[in-house]
Amino acid sequence: MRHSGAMLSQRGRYALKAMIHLAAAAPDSGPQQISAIAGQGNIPRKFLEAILVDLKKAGLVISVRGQRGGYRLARPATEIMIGDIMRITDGPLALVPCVSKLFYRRCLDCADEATCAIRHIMALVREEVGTVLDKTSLAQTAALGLGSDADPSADTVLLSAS
Amino acid sequence: MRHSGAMLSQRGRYALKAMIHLAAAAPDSGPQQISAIAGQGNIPRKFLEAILVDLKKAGLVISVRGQRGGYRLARPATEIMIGDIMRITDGPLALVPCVSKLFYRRCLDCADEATCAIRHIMALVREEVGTVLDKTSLAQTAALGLGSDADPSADTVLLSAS
DNA sequence: GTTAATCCCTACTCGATAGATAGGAAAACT
DNA sequence: AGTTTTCCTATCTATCGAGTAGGGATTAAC
Repeated sequence: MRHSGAMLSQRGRYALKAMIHLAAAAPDSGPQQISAIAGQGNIPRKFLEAILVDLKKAGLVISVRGQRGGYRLARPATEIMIGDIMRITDGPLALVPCVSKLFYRRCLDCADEATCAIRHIMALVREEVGTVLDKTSLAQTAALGLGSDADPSADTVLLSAS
Repeated sequence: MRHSGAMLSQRGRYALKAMIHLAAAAPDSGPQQISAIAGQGNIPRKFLEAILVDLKKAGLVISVRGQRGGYRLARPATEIMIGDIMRITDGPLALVPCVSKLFYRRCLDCADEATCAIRHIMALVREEVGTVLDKTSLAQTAALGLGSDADPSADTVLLSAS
């Protein structure tokens, strides 16, 4: 009965918002300032600062210091996957560490991984989550917020009502 | 950089272990006792007690009190889905409450759900997770732990290496 | 070179929750 | 009655997420 809800942390939500903001900015405009991002996204400024530092350390964004500084994407938005962002803020996509591809760790009390039923099914889940989050780019995601979801340029992902 | 890992709680892991244990028990054998389940699964006894009570309140298991009492499944293992179990212990499957089918709640700061890019992609994830967890039965899962994964009786789910 | 705007780093608070434990009450069988 | 089991209530502790605070470092502009 423990329905605390949301497994996407507030951190993660803010990070996605910020990245979408950066992706939506005109390509020739300069770096976007923290205050601007925070203001538009209803994000506590100081908190966002810390998140952006993490994204920078991970190589997803580039910072420009000094007057008129700010942040911009390190790569084109078509080459940044949503999974990349979420891993920074929320850790591995896998529900159990023993099926994580990038952060593998044994489960403490697991006698034999090969015969662990939990591991088997969680691997399936991990697989499916990965096919969405690691194959959907930031560009595709940002385009989703434009009202009409009829953007045929994205061939990988098909929308489905929920 | 927050990789605490596992989004499947310990509670959830214990619940799955216990349910698999119950599913694996001989159908004519009596109810399984907490101590037996706890012993075989390396689960703290008192903790497991609380979990089983939750599973009972949710109608997944039936308890028998008194001497030679214990627990048994409320329905055949083929009719209990893994998602049913995980929702009891870990809450909604969705990563954000606004795409949860059974526990829908608005996101606090969401201006317009129709144009929320985060919501769109999280709905896709929710969809994929659901197709695994709500279509894989406890019986199928328990059969996975038998070493050979060649069980053609389960037609819904195909195994894939990870 | 001074200024002003920005990024960056360290530390801290507060509240919630996961995990676990303890003791006993209620029920059912012998 | 007595034993064995589930069941209920309360409690504890450590960790973590979320957010705050303040100042130091860096650089563009003037």
